[in-house]
Amino acid sequence: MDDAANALAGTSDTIAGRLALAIHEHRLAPGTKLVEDEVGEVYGVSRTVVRAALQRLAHDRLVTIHRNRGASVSQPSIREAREVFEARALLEPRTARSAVARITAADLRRLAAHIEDEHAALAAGDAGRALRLSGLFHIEIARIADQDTIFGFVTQLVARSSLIIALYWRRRTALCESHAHHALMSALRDQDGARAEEVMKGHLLDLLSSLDLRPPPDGPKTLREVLLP
Amino acid sequence: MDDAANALAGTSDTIAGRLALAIHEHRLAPGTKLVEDEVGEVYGVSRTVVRAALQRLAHDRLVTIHRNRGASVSQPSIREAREVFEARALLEPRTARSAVARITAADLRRLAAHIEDEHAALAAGDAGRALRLSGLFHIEIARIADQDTIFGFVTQLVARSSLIIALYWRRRTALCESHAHHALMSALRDQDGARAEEVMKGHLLDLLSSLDLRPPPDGPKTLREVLLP
DNA sequence: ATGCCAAAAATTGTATACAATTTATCAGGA
DNA sequence: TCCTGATAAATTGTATACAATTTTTGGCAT
Repeated sequence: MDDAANALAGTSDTIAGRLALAIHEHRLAPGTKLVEDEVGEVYGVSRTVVRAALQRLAHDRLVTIHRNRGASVSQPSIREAREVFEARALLEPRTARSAVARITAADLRRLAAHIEDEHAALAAGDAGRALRLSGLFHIEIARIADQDTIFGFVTQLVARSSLIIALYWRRRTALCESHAHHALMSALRDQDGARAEEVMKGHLLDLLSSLDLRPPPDGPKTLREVLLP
Repeated sequence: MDDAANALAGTSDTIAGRLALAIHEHRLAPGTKLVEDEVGEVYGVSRTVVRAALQRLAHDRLVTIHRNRGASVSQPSIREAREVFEARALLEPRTARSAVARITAADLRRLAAHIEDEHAALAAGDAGRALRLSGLFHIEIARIADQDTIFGFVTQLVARSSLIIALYWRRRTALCESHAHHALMSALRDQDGARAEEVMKGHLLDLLSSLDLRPPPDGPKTLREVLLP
């Protein structure tokens, strides 16, 4: 596993990881300004280390930095939203198929536990945690496929998807995706690569089509925001 | 176009970009230690900005940072080399097909000029420049496809490929790839998406198979290098 | 010579200081 | 009231200082 991806997945052992976790769980909303001094005070570190964390997150597109203007949680455009899911649809189905060839009993147990946790979080009404776990499920499959490079891409795309969902997921389609994850599990358990690939592709298309990509996301934008970037 | 990718492509308007350019052109060999003070003195800036540049390049895998040990130009493993080209084979053929749908006359002119430059560099014996131009050709096609997300991935992969070639390209297969680039051009000009996709896939497989991935890359490694990471 | 340990040098990690730039505030005039 | 512009406050960009860590050096015993 990949240190670059760890922070994206939201490990809480680094500033970037903690910020990523907060973004994943939708505690930090898209657009939120991230002032270096404030973040530094919260975590008890100097601007130096906060800056490094923000630049890292910016490189992964979770945060947007404008020169001399500071950082804020990214607000993916409609176009970007579409692209991210298109890229996922290109990478993840094939990755799921690759995972079949390498998956172990331990992996299957971990995935099952994962789905359990997801259910538990949903039952407890903790949508933020459920969403993050749902993303981790995809990341876990990419990890099993054992291709670091593509694993890194998928991790980044899943992280960005969390932001996209925060912005564009209006109609709360019930049952979310637990069904798809179950179907994926079963294909993996049966070592059925073709089915895993197909299920994953369908799942991602479902996700994309459950987004409300038409209207401008939200709120009254500043004129500056509209004209400058 | 993408600011993240610009530095990888080697624009010389930033420290990261200059370092990336040097890596692309094989002036900085894999394994070269990059001491913050030295780099800073060369470019006339303080460690602060050098650090940021190194972290940026590390995130793109052109540079490897070990905590408290500093940064050096990455030495992709054999496995990583294979993965990078596999990822490219997954992304770029489809990208070439997408490019067909959007390509303009101006794009075709630019690509043609690009191939010209490549030839000129080769004729002048400037292999470093030729190599970089060859990479830029692929990046240009991804740019034409007009999918920022995938464009970013391809840019990163091409940059890493440059390192891989530096390490593993022993047998100097003549004519390199100019032929493939010509074939690609002609498919694009004819608006033949299927052919573009096929040519690209073949081209990448050729590249991979022209690498000498068997033996340990080079030189007497320190015991520490072998055991610690 | 060779191996080992302590001291010195070099290098990175983090905090702070100051300069440059942007953003907010507010007085004055149309 | 609403604009305008100057001034002050806030914030980022960069350099420097110091602490923590690693690497090198040089004796000293084997």
